Amino acid sequence: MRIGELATAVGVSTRAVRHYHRIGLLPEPRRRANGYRVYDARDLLRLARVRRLTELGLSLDEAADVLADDEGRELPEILAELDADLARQEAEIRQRRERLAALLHRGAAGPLHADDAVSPPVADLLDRIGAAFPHSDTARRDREFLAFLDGSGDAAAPVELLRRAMDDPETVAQVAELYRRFDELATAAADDPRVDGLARDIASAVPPGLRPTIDPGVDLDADPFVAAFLRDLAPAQADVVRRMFGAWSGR
Amino acid sequence: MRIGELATAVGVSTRAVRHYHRIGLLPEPRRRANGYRVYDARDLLRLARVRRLTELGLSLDEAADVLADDEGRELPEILAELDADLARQEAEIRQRRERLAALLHRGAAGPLHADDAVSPPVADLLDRIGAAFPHSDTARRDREFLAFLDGSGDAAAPVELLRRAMDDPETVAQVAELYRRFDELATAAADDPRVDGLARDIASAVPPGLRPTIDPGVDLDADPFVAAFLRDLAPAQADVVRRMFGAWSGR
DNA sequence: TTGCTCCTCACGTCACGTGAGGTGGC
DNA sequence: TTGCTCCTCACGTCACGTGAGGTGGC
Repeated sequence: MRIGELATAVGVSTRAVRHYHRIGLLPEPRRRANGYRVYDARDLLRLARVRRLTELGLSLDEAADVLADDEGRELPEILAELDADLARQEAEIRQRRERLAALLHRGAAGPLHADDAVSPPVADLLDRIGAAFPHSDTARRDREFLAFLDGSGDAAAPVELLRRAMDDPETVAQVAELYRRFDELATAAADDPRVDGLARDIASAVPPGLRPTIDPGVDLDADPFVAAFLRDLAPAQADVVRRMFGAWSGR
Repeated sequence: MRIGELATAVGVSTRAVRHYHRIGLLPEPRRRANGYRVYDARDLLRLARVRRLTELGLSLDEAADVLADDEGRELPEILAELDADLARQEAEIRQRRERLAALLHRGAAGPLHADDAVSPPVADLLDRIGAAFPHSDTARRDREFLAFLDGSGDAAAPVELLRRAMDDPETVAQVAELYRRFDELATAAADDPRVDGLARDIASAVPPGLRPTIDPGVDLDADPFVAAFLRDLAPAQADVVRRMFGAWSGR
C-alpha cells in the first residue's frame, strides 16, 4: 500500500508518516520504480502503535523507546511520569479557568482592563480604591502599582491591611484628602512649601504594617527600582516620597 | 533600571524581555552609552501586565491585542475563547489520565506492551484471546490486528461479539482447533490439500456479524489494505483467507 | 488534457533556551 | 585580574503544516 492509504488507515497525515521516517521512528520502506514508498502490514501495525502511544500523550522519542523495548520495562515508568505531568497540567488549567471565570464575571459589569487580570483579593482591593477615589491620578498610579506587586511576590499581608482599611469611612475620607493634596503637587515646583507638611502627614497616616523597611542612610535614588518609580513623579511629588521614607527611617 | 533588574522584578528571563522587544510587545527603551537598555516604571508596569496575561494563558499576540485595546473590548472575547479551549484541554487530559490509570493498573500484573495501550473493552478482549490461545501464532496476529482496528474507526460491535464468544467454552475449543490447523499451514505449500477444508470450516464458524461485507467478483488482492495483510501470511494460509472470502461472497 | 497522488527541499510555527564571542563596570 | 551583567547573532526545540516545483498513473 502507498503512503496515503497507510496514513488514512491509521488516521495521521502523510507528512507525519514522512516525519516519522526522517526521525527513524518508522523504517523507510522499499520504493517502487517511480519512487513511491510501498508499505506492508507490519508498517501498518507499527504506525498504529505509534499513534496509540502519541494519543496517550507520549512524545515521539518516548514512543520510539517503548517500541524498541520488547519487554515493556520502560512503559510503566514513562506512563507514571506522564501521569504526574498531566496531573500538574490539569491543576494548572483548573486554576486558570477559575481566574478566567472570576474575570468574565467582572466583565459582565463593565469593560475589562489588563489590570483586572489579577488575584481575587487584589482585584477586590483595586475595585474599592477605584470606586472611592475615582478622579485621583495618584490613586490610579497606586492601583497600577498594586497590580504590579500582585504578580511579583508576597503582597498578601499588605493587601489584607489595605482592604480592611477601606472598610472604615473615616480612613477613606482621610486618604482622599491626602490623595487630593498629592495630586495638587503634580504641577508644583520642586521647592514647593507644601511638600514638607504633606510628607509628614502621609508618613504618620500610613500604619506600620504598610511601611517598607528602609535602612537609615541608604540612598533611595540608588535603588534602581525605587528610582524608576520616583522618576515617574513630578519633582515636588518625588520629594514628598523621599521625605516620607526619611521620616520612617528615623532621619 | 537595567534589563536584569526589570526581568527579576517581574519574574521573567532577560531573554524573554528581549524577545518581547523583537516582536514589538514591549517598546525598545533608550540605551546608555555602553549599549545597555534603560527601563523606567512604565516599562515595569507594562511587562507585569504582559506577564499576568500570559500566565492566564493568552498568547503573546493576544496579550499585545489586549494591551493595545484601551477600552478592553477584546478581552472578554479572548477570555471566552480561551476558556473554551482550556475546557477542551481539561477534558482531553482527564480522558488520557483515565486510560493511563487503566494501563498502569494492568502493568501491576505483568509487563506492559505497546498493544496494551488500547481501549478498555479491546484490552479485555486481547487479554482473553492471549490467555485462551497462548501458543498460536495466528492468535497473536489476530490480537495485533484487533489492536490496530481499535485505533481506526468503529470496532465496537465486532469487539462486543468476540468478547461474548469468548465466554462460551465450546466456542473457544472450536476456535483453538481452527487456530491450530491454520498455524500448521505456515510451512505448507500453496496447493496443500488441507486448504479447502479449513477455509470452509472457518467460513461457516464465523458468525455473520463478524463477516466483512465483500462484493462478489471483487479481487481481494486489488485492495491494498487486504493485500498487505495477505502478503504477511504463508501462501497456503493466504489461500485459506481468499477462499473464506470467496465462500462469504457466494462464489 | 485533467485531476489525483506521490516525490524532495525548505521555510514557518511558538516562546523562548542556549551557547558563541565579545564588551563594560567594580 | 576576576566575576558579573550586558550586548548581538544564530541555531535549537517539538511535531509536524504548508507551499514550491516537479513527476507518474488513469
